[in-house]
This record gives sequence, structure tokens and C-alpha cells, in this order.
Amino acid sequence: MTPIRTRFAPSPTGFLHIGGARTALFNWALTRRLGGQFVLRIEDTDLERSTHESERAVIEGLRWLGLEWDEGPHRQSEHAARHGAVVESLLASGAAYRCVCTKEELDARREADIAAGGKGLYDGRCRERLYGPDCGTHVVRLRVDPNASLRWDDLVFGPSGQDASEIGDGIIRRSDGTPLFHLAVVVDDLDMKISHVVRGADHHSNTPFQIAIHRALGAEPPTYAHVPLIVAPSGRKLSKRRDPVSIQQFRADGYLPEAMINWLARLGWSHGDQEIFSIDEIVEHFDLAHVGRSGAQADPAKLDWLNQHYLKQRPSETLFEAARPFLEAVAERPIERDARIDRLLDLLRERASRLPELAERARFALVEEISLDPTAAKKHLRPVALEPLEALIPALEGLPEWTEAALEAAFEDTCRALGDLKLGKLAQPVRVAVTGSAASPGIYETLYVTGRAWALARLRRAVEWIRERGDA
RNA sequence: GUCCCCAUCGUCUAUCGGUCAGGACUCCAGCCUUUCAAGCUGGUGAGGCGGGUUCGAUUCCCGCUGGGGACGCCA
Repeated sequence: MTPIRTRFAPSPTGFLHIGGARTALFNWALTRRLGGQFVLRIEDTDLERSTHESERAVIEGLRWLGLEWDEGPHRQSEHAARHGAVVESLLASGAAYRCVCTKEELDARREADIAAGGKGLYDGRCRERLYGPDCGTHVVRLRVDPNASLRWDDLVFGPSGQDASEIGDGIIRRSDGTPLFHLAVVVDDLDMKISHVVRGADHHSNTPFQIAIHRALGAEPPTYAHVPLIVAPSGRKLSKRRDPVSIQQFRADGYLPEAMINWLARLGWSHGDQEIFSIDEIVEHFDLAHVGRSGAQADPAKLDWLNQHYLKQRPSETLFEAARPFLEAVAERPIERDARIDRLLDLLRERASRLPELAERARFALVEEISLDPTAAKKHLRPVALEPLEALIPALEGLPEWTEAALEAAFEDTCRALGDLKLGKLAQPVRVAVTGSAASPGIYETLYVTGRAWALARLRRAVEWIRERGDA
């Protein structure tokens, strides 16, 4: 079996969005499993809207996700001469013809046709006129045999396509001489020997025309697989404005690439009941036959769950690397990895689903000045907590070493000394005093990662705070 | 308007004629517990409608409805 060749062909007119990322993932996974080459091709035919910035964003996004390509990035614009030559040859062979109808005329005739019950396709007015190169402003249309059957067996949708009479003679070259997307795609796929075209289902209806171009070129179309679109939580089409779609935005929001990959993989594809997939497992099992045919809504809650799952999975070292920028944003200073930070991350990784949330929960151990949550303070920093706190402080001051085990022993001793005080009666006031919040990791762990100096200072401050407030 | 496609819990999905229609996320409850989580256990919750085919349809066929996509000198 000859190795397959696939491609991901984004247009650099925005950022890499989740639909594109998933298409890239499917192409990549298919290629890796079957063995072959995965080509990256930037479809910048539309010079007006293409920018280097978004091209870079697409590339960075793919790299971040770990979807490495074997060839490219090619730029479609670099093949302009080749596209032009192909159009000329099509013209020479009579497979294409020049059309001098203006946009206005076309619009008017289309409307009239629809009003008369027609399909609104190009009426073929210039089809037999055989205009030469000197006919003035013109476009080039493909002469599509109306009796042709433009069908293919889609690897996802099965038998697909329609009769040529439904599509009409499409344009393949603009009046300014530049090629259209359909022509460029076909020529590039041919030149790059792409064997499998895996792309969004929004191209499903475009495929017949592209097959017609292939045939005009005397070439066999590649194998096609169209993957259903990802739709917004609203159920509608993804909107770049309203919906969170940009990969870099997800990255900035603290999602891990492996979580994104897993989430995207399961949007439309399944492997029995399995939900958790490492990237290697996706490569091992990915199969177009198990890609569904209906659109899928991107569910942020599922992503959060997956993200926490991978947060819990990560080795300390890479967890720190991923969390670092977020921790530094909270601390407003550089953070180096050490045993205390590792412990902090271990405690927080099961309490947060995203990195910004994790960093925020780490605040008490990262910055010296904390603020008390009013509700928590009012509930737990009351006069009744005074005695326990004042008993605990010297016990902590006298600890030979600041370890979780030592802290636990100190708490137990203190409770015992206070007549078997319930641990909660001591732990909650301490928690609020030290973290400012009523919610934090276990109290010994919390104190350990806070450090002795900060912890004691906050405990003393809490005592003063209670005294000043009295019984209020 | 024309053409194409899709249709299982709120969401992502399993099922390739016979299942109490399974799993996951979410939500709810209980357990655990120094708080919050995590974890464990349990629960709510689905085959759009109408016809066929069949001994038997979620599954196959047709229609309807609903949704999406494409009809561009965008990609």
C-alpha cells in the first residue's frame, strides 16, 4: 500500500480556530496511523484578506497542539504561475472558456431565473462564443458537461455528489487574472500528490465542482472525507465574535494542549466508550469510519473536566512549566520551581480546572499581602477563635521544623490542650487567617506551603483583627 | 428559492434488526471530611413526527418537521 498524503490547508484570514484545529488533528492522526506525509499548505489565494500575522498564529497554534507537519508550509500564492498555466491549458483544450458577463448582468439574470422558477445557475451565455484573449475584461469558466455525474464515495458521508446540471459552469479565474480557490486547490492537491482530502463539511457541496476540474485536467480526484462542522453552544454556526474559538485564546485561558486535543478528538469521533485519549492513543485508534455525520456542539464544561484530568496527570516539572506564567501573573514576580512550589501545585491541581484558577488559588502562598474575604472572616474570625489561635501561635513558633507532620502534631497538641477542641474549630479560623478564604487545601499543607514567616504574621494579625472588632 | 447533508439523555457519543438503549460531561443526592476540592456510590435524563418493510425497529425505506451547509470574480 502506498503511503497516504494528506494536507491541512487553512486560509490565513483569522486565527486558528477549533474547527480548523480539529480538521488538522484528524488529518494528522490519520496520516500518523497509516504512515504517510502530512502537508501544511497556507491558502492565501485571497491576498486581500490574508495576513502574515494570522499565518503565524495558525502555525503557532498547530505547534502548540503538537500537530507537526512533514512538509511545508507551502503557500498557495507561490504557485500562481502554475495555476495560470493550468488555466491556459484548459482554455487551449476547450475545457474552459472566457466569459465577459459582468457581475451586474449576472446578478440580474440570476434573479430573473430564480423568479421564473429556475435554479439561478450561470446561463451559459458565453459558453459557445469562444472569446479570445483580447475580448477585454473577462473571467474564465470551466465548461462543465451538464450530463456528467459528479459523485464520489466520501469516507465519512458515504455516497455523495450530484449531477453536473445542478452546479453550472463555475469560474476558475478572476477578471484580474488570479485563480480561484477551487482551481488552486485542485491543482495544488494534484501537484502535491495529495491522496486523501480530509476537510470541513462546508466543502461537501463544493466537491462536485472540484471533481469536475480534476476531470477536465484528466486526473483522478483524491479520496475525500468531510468532517461535520463544530457548532456553537447556542446550536448555531460558530461565530468568531461571540464564541470562544481561537486556539490561542484557549491557551491564554489556561487550557493544556493535551486537553484540547482530547476534547477536539471526541468532538465527532469516537472509539467505543473511551473518553480519555492520549495523543498516542488517538493515533493508534483514529479511524474515519467512526467519525459521525452530524454537527457537534463544543461543550466547554467537558473541556474543563478534561483539563483538570490532565492537570492531575502532568509530571510536576511540566505542570510547573505550564503554570508558571499564570503563577507569575498573580505573584507579579518571577517564580522558580522548588519543593514548596511543587507541593503547592500538587495540592491545587485537583482543585482547579484551569491554570488561571489554579494560580488564583495559589495566591496566599505567592504574595505576602492577602486580603480577607469579608464573609469568611465574619464567620470564622470571631472572639471564640481567639483562645485557640493564641494557643496555636506559640506552638507553631516553637516547631523545630516547618513540616506537614510537625504541623499536624502541633494542631493535635493544641486541640488536646484546649480540652479536646474539635479540629474544625481551630482549623477554620487558621485557614481564614492564613489564606483569607474559607476554602483551601488541608490546613497542614496550607501552612506548609505558606511558609512559617508569613503564616505566623497572618495569625498574629488575625488575633489583632478579632480584638479590634470585638464581638461585632 | 435551488441543491446537498444531518437527526439517540441539556451536551459529546455507543449501538452496525432482538440491549432493562450503554458510557462520559453537566446537574442533584449520599458517603468521605478540618474547609474547598478530589474520590467513591446512587439518581434525574434520549431514539422529533407519521407511514411502511419485518416475527421484531433507534437501527432499513419513504414523507414531514426541525437543524446545518452550499449556491461569490471568499476560502
